[in-house]
Amino acid sequence: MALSHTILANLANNAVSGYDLWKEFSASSCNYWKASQQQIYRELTKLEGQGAIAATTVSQAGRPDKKLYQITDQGKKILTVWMSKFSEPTAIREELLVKVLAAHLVPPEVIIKELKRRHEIHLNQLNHYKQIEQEKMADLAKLSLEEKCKYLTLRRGIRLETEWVEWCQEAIAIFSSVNKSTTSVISNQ
Amino acid sequence: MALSHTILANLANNAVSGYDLWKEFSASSCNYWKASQQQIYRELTKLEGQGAIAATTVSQAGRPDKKLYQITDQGKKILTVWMSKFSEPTAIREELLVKVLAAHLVPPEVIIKELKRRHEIHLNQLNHYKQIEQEKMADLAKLSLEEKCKYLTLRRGIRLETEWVEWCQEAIAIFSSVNKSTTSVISNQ
DNA sequence: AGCTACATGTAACGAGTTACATGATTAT
DNA sequence: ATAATCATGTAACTCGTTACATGTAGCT
Repeated sequence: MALSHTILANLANNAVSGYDLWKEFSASSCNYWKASQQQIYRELTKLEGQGAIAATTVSQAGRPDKKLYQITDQGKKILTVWMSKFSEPTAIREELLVKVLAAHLVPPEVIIKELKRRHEIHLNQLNHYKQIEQEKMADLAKLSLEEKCKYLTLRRGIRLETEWVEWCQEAIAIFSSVNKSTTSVISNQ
Repeated sequence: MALSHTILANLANNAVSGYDLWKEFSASSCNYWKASQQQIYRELTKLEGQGAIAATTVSQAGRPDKKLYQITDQGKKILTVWMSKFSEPTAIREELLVKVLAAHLVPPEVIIKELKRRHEIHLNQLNHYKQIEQEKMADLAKLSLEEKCKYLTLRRGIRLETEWVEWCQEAIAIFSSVNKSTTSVISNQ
């Protein structure tokens, strides 16, 4: 449902190709939606069929042709109508939490190893976001409205990663203090 | 992929029915996985076919029969092997962030209304989690390992909802200070 | 010669959603 | 009466993932 709207939101200002969209959604600074290249092309075909977007094929020197998509008036209407409706919070489906929930079945080292790896991943992502914040969004008052919108999604990313980093530390501390003999199953590794 | 493991994790200690699992995954205190009743029944059938779980039909006075599922040795192995592998962070797909990203297209009231509603939702969820924490997990040192695992998933929920509440406030403040004339599209409502 | 980036697509499958279907008991 | 809870299921559909397919240009 919402991938189509995410694409429309990205087309609101610039005409872009499927490839451009894929780059945007794959960028490590994209913290609002994730989609694969295949999904994007499928969705673009669908949106074009619905008349929400229109394509122009552009020939390029020394590169394959590309289809530049533009949002239509109908597409803009679809987007703004959707924006005025309520969204429910995303359903949580987090493998790491399932593993922590069942961590009593394995020796603490198994889950600690995983938690340390995730701690590093989230710390790196956090530093990446903070760098973007400092480089491009240091002075909030000077940002245009569009840039303020982008800034807010970045702020959400920063908050999310901060929480992951702190939670991983909290979890590692708890599992580190567990007496190994209390785990109910011996490692199967 | 991971719904099956989430079910196995829940079966690790108790024999439960599909209905019980649905209640668990639908409970407002479940902050690790979400699944519909239909998905659960489908997954249980599959897991039984694979020999990871085994069913016993139980007759009940004045109620429909129910199938109690138990994890098998093979199921335990599937679960612990999965637990020793790495999990990537969940892909972010958050409608509210897409709306905020495109918020410059609509009058600020539209997005502020949505943000206020979400603020309330997350505040309620946060208070619910905090209540559980105080009632059941006040003394961390006294908890069993299993309870500590559950406690950690609750802590993640508390952190997540805290961030949402604070971020909503931050976003509302920014959109409230926006001069209405700077929005590029007039409301279509 | 081999790798990465650019650029678009088909096909099959797995995961998640929505609608429909059945039927008993308990509470209002 | 009628709604909620208990309890399990089928069918159709959409969304997301993985594998496969094709071809050019530029860099090392």
